[in-house]
Amino acid sequence: MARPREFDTEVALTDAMNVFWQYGYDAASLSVLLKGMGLTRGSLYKAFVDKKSLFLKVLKRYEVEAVDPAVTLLTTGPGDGTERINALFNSVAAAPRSGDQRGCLLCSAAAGPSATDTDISEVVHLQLRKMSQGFYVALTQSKAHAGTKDQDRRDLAGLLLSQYVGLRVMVKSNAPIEAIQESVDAITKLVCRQDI
Amino acid sequence: MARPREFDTEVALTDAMNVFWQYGYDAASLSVLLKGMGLTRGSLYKAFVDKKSLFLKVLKRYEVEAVDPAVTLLTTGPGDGTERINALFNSVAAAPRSGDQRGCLLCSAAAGPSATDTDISEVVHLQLRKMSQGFYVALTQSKAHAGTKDQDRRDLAGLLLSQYVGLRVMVKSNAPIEAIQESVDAITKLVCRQDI
DNA sequence: ACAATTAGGAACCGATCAGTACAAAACACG
DNA sequence: CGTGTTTTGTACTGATCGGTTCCTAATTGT
Repeated sequence: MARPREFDTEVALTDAMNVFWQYGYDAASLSVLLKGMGLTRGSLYKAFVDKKSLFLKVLKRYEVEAVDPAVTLLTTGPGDGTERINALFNSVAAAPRSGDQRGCLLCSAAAGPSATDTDISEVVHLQLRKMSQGFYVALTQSKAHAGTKDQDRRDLAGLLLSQYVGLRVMVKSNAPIEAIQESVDAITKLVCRQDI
Repeated sequence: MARPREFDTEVALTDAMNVFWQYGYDAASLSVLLKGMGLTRGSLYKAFVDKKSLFLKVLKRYEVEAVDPAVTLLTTGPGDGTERINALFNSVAAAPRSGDQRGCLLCSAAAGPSATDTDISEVVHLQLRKMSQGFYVALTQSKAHAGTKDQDRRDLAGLLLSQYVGLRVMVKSNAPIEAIQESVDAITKLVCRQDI
């Protein structure tokens, strides 16, 4: 029994995600957010409270749109666990080749000034942990690692996570593609081995 | 033939480095820099031109005080190349245990908004490359890896670099110590193997 | 002692930041 | 048709940003 909203909050949230993804939390100013989301200050504050709340909602959105698919690929994707891990890292190396240098919203949030905010870093680490467990499951479902000690698989999953973070940070920082590819090649060799 | 400077620019530069190290480039505002360096606006701008120039000088300072020692440890440190690599990664894991969550100035600069500045990212990647070559030399001087193909050692050095970046980003983002330690443990196991 | 030169310090600059206040506009319901 | 309720758009807020101006203080060479 009042004036209806003129925009779709889900669409606006996706737009906001893309802005934050490109700029990072701090560098994404209100004005660039408003332009990217196609709405005005009044509407944004009415619908999303404030910038930080918006970002937290965006992080949830990112989880659904980026983290969960990656974890799904790792845990129930096609082929052996090893192949899935390779597929994920190859996609990381492929992104900058096709002009996508945004890196990972999570990883940037983890590295930037926003990391000092406990609310934000809490969500970030929750999602990073999700990734780590995805790696762990993939390793467990890999012929090459199924027989290894459980702790070894856990440690290796941790390595893969920090490797993932490091790579995406380097992508965002415009590192030379060869440097990225070297790491991915090494990961491929590493993850195909039976015994670590 | 004029009034002499009342402060030591080298000391001031070190102070500035510590401020940038803690806050990152963007979050280190002029006022916090001035307080941390113990001087006033006039002095800072007279001696260091502007914020970005100061940061570039700080990056050079960081290279001397942090990067070069790490590379020296890797290339001419005690023990086998393998042990040196382990020593470096153990020191990364040790930092947050003793309350140092600053991470790596380079890695933060690479991940943050300052990465979009080409002058800054150029210097950053130069130093990261230095680190990578340090890893490569250490691998070459390692009994376990001396016999491997040169390209394999290069790739592994790339992996160690992105691993290093990822770990230090995670440290700065206040990741649980166990997650850090897992990765370091995995690196230890990995780097002690002969054949990758 | 004095002129030349530079450092120091504070006031000030326009720009931009996130966030707010409020009036006009648009709809739902009676 | 109103009337009540919510959205929308804009003007505005105070704070802070990096940077500049300019005057004074301090030191040197002569």
